[in-house]
Amino acid sequence: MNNGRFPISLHILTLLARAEGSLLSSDFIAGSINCNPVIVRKEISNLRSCGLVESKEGKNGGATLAKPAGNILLSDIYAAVRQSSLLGNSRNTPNPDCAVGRDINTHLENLYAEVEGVLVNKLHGISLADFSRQFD
Amino acid sequence: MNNGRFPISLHILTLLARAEGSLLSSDFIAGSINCNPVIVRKEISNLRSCGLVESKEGKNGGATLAKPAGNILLSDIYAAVRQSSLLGNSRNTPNPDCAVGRDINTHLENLYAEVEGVLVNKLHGISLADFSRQFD
DNA sequence: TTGTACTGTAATAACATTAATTACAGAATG
DNA sequence: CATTCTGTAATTAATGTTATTACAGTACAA
Repeated sequence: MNNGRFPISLHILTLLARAEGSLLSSDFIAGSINCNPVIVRKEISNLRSCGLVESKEGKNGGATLAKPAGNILLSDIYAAVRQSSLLGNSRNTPNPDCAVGRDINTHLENLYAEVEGVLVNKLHGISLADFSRQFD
Repeated sequence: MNNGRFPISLHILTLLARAEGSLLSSDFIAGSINCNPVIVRKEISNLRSCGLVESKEGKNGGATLAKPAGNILLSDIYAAVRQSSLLGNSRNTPNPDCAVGRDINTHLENLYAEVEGVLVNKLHGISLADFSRQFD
C-alpha cells in the first residue's frame, strides 16, 4: 500500500461528506486533489462498487455519499482500496529446501493477519464524519 | 511499504537467529530467499547501521546477529526498513484554495501517526526469537 | 605472499507498478 | 439537440523496485 489510493479516496469522501448531498463533479474533486479527473472517476467507480458512494451520469451529474458520513468507517475505506499486504511481500518464492524458506510465507501470512487486525480495528473506530469534522 | 524489504529483512534475521552465532554468507542467505546476493548485502548493510546485525569481511566472512534474538523486536525491523507512510501518500500537493485541500495533509499525518502507533505497538510485543521459534 | 572466498558499494539495466493522458460512447438536462 | 457530465478502455509517461555487473578491499590459509 505504497500508492496514493487511500489518501485519494479519503480526500474524495471528505469532500462529499462536506458537500452534504449535493453532487460534486470529478473535475471539481480533481481540482482539490490536484490530480487527473479520470483517476477520480476510477476511484469513485471503486467506491461505488463498495457501496460507499452513488453517482449520477449526464449533465449536472456527479457523486454523493451512499450513506451518512457517520456510517462510513475508515476501515471501510481501507478495505475498499486494499490490494496488497500491509508490510509487503517478496517477489520470489523462497527455497523449499531450506527450513526457513519452506515455511516463511505461512508464518508471514499469520503475522500479517494479526498485525493488520489491530490496524483495521483502529480504523474501525473512526468514521468519515469524525475525520471530516476536523475541517470545520 | 509495498516492497519486499520487511519480509526480506525478517527472512535474513530469522536465518541468523537460527544460525546461533555462526556466520552466514550473503550467497547462502540469497539462496534461501531466492534473490540476488547484492540485495542481501544491501539489506544487511542497513540492518547493521541500525545495530541489529554485525558482519565480517574477507574469507569465511558473513553476518550474525548483533544481539540476542530475544532482544530484537519486530518493531525494530519495521523501523529499520520503513521508508514511507503506512497508508500511502498522494504524489500531488492538494489545492490550497480548497478548505479540504489546504488541511488534508496535516490531518492525514495525524491519522497516520495514530494508526501507525497501534501497529508499532503490536510489533513491539513480538521478538525475533518468538518469530523464529515457529520454524522448529 | 599469494590465491581464494568473502564483503561493501556504485552504477546500470531490467522489470513492475502507478498515475496521467487521450479518446470516445453513452446518459441526463435544459 | 447541443451541452455537460460519467464510465471505461487503451496508451503513454513517470516512478519505484529488484537484478545484474563490476570491482576494490579484507581476511584467511596454504
